Amino acid sequence: MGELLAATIKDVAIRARVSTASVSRVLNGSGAVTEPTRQRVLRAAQHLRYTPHEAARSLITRRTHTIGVLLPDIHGEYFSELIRGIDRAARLRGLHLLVSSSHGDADEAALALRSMNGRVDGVLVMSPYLDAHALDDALPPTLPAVLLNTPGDAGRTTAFVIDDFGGAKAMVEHLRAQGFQRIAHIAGPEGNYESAERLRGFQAALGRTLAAKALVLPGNFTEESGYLAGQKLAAATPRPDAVFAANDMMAIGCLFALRDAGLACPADVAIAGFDDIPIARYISPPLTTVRAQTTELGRQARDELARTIDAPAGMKPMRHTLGTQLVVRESCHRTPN
Amino acid sequence: MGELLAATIKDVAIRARVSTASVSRVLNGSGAVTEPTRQRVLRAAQHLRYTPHEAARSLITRRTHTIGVLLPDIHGEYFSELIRGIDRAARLRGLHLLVSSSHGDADEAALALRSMNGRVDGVLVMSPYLDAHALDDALPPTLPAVLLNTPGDAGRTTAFVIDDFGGAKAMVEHLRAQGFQRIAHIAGPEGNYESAERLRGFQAALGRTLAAKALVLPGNFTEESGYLAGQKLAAATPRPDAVFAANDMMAIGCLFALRDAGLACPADVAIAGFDDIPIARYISPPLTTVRAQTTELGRQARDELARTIDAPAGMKPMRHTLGTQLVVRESCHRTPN
DNA sequence: TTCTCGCTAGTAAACGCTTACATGAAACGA
DNA sequence: TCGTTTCATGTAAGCGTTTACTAGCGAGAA
Repeated sequence: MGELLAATIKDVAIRARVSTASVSRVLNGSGAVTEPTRQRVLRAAQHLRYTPHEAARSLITRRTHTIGVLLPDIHGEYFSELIRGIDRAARLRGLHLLVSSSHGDADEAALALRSMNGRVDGVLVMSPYLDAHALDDALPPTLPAVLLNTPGDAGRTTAFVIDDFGGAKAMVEHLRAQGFQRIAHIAGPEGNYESAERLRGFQAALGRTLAAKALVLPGNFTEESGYLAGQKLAAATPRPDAVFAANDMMAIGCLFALRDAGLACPADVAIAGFDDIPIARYISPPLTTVRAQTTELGRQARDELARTIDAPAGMKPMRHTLGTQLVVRESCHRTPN
Repeated sequence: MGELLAATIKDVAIRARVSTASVSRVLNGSGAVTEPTRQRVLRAAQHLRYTPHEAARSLITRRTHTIGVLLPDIHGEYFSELIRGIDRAARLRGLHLLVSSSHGDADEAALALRSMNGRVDGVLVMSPYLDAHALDDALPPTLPAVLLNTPGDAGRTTAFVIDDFGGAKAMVEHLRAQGFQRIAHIAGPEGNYESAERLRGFQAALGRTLAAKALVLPGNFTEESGYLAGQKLAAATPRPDAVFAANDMMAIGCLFALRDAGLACPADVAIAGFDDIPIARYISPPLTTVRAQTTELGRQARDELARTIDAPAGMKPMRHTLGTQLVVRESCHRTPN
């Protein structure tokens, strides 16, 4: 015992009285070996509890069987959904995931990206704060990449984005069709691509004149910011009859603020969110929201990345947009009055 | 352009007219270099958009700055909570996470573990289906590891576990103290360590005679299984006046089943869960549950792993148990009748 | 018997990097 | 002037694999 270092292929070779080449051949099933040799190698490997050193192996095979995933702050369920989508597809092909999250600024993201070089076959980058060109600069030149929900047109790389604009627009149009007159918006953080698109959708649905006088409150995607906004809305005059929050957590925060202010939802104020996180179904009243097919987004992006990795150079960068779906629940039911 | 291969340290050396050693010294800030050399190297590296190949580097430095995380197939939020705890601590030290999830059986887990060898500095293993000894067999001998919520005593490796038994017992004792008489249990999946411990806690709180006649329904930690159990409970005679589910999702499923059967919670039947997932707070009525400090568990395990990695050999394996906390919300309020 | 063919197994180079050690030039003291 | 020290730089080994190439050997054909 007391082995300080892990066994290497060399140790196995010595113990089995063969060359390292033969050990490699046996273990990888490549090349021909006679049965007795095979047995000796297998026994030796087992006895030494030999496990190949993957870094060394990938150095020469140029395959890591790993994909990197660069995420903004892993907050809430949204990301576990996404990761799950990616992971499920990945494990089907025996791939690993190297995850790096919470990148506040471009430099951090670039650093993380560089440190993935040589450890992954490709990367999936979700960066609602960086545009495609900034990313192109940060990306190691030969590393295959696919972008998720990234602003701007595709630079060097293919991107998959959720149709935030369309989803928001559809939601607000639905609210108007229901007869709501004064619709307010709780926006997401500044400089965030998704926030901006959702706000744009909100405004587009209202039309120029209405949008100009519509109430838009600041927020940052957290429940707290939604609560704050809700307090302001409760006090506003004239009070809005509906609120469209840029994400579900803010919608929920707003809901609580209104309730605490003695207002009923949807009777006094209707509320709608965006994302369709699991909680949306369970809260009372169940939340009307826009379903972004997050899992599907992860899956498609991963598949595309796999293709990019396999195809040496071909593939022109494309920008794919995934549609959204209106999920109408009680929080927006029109009550007869 | 048209560079098919990424630039290597050699390319940089040639372009800067120095040796690879000097390039390495400049880029790592190790060893002394004269300013002109430094500048030449930096310029060359930038021009070639050189990014070091991390696999090659870690092959010789024997550090990957990455920890592996092996997870079972986790549903819902529990997963993201845990990852968040690990990730937050990891990022602080500039570490990456190599994640591998969804392992149904021991062989799959062992395979995943082996393929992490040489790519991580240590692993965090969460495997409620495997005991510590089975894991010892699967683990590459020299790979530092820390176990999470694993059954059995510590083998070669340190383990962190949630006090499932204590938490369940405390919850059921609380229910009895509230005056509930007929308490039923919805159990987790067979062969799962946490399920078993929670059931054991339930029985311990009831005492031998009561436990013998208590209603225990099967479940598998999903909302659906909770719903099914809830339907059975609604039809049972005599109907229980309280239900303790082995996790929150089943508690929620049960809640819906009871509601659909026309029963009110907590007036007709009180309900309690385990885990304190975010939804528990938001559901109506808010769910009484046991808070397992999942994030804290992840954090502590990661810190311990860091220590194990740094300390070459010392450290005797220990088993740490993290306490739980009763979270009493409306779903268990005793109603005057 | 000898030549050739077909296999198995070994040798050694290569992957991209770090680093111990060697080298040689400049600087300094005597 | 010549040793001696100092310091920047280069040389080359080595990390643990895979794999092209080579060598050797036994069998079958002539």
